[in-house]
Amino acid sequence: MVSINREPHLQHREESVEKRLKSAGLRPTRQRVALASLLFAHGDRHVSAEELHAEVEAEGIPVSLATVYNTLHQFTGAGILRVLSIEGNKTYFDTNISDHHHFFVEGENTVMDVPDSGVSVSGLPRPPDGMEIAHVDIVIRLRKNRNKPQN
Amino acid sequence: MVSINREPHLQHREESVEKRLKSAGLRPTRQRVALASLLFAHGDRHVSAEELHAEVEAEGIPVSLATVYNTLHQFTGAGILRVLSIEGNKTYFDTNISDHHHFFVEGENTVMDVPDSGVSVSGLPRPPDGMEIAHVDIVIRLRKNRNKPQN
DNA sequence: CTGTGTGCAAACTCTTTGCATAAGT
DNA sequence: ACTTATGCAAAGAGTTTGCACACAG
Repeated sequence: MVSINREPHLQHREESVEKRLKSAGLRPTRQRVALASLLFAHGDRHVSAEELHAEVEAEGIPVSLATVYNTLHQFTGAGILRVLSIEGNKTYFDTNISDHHHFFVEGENTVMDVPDSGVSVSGLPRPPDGMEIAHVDIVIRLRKNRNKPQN
Repeated sequence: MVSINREPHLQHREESVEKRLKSAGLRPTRQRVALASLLFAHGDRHVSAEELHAEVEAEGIPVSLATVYNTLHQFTGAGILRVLSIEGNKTYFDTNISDHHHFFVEGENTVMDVPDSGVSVSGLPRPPDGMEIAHVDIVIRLRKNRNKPQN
């Protein structure tokens, strides 16, 4: 592959990304490396397929939208990405796999991570027979204060 | 309006439904009454627009799908219905407005109410400035037990 | 009557799919 | 070389919208 990277530090990043993809059983193609770099370089992110597609194109790496969708689902299947449980007809992916929770701003329909989770849930019911709990998602829905200052 | 109801108890149900709609500021049209009856008669429900449309048609009341969508959103705006916070490209509505939580079965993509909530959350973070917590949604994601019997 | 609600069909957004071509090992 | 991934364009779901007609008050 021809060297497309302009910035040396990208080299390192992409090398480790390649390893990560390989250990997930995914061939480190140019597209997948580019997408994974964007996803995992800047810390935790919430992205839609369209947003990620725009970003990767902006870097000058042509990737079709269909490939972005495919790739995001492959990453999800490989366990290095997660689908956000929020309403709306758009699918958002979360690069943070660990247990953590989200703010959802009503109206704006934006998602933010809950800073750190001292958050804990108690009194969880037993799951129905034959089922086990895979994960507990907590979404804290926020609305703009109605002219009441925070005390 | 011609009497469409075959069963007397439906009469009562629909009368109270009419009041409910009026107090929500919605004119109790035939379609809205039919939809509200289906939604609120059988206890708590999780429905998509398509499902509700199928049900109302099955009762012999012709309602267009567009009207079902409009009506569901009107009900939501009026506060007698809620949108479920779950992933997926389909919108589900919940007739249970009060605080309660959900099981989500992975793979099947079905939603169930958590029986009763002894569930409580602690350690909630302060919302960002200018924001207040509107609601906390908890989704307990379930997966089928991998051949391990429940102990 | 007057204004609001409804139906229909078309438009729109997001997402998936099929198949020929390209790239990775 | 052989296999898997990608791109494209088309199809598919779910949802919204515009406008003429119908209905409730």
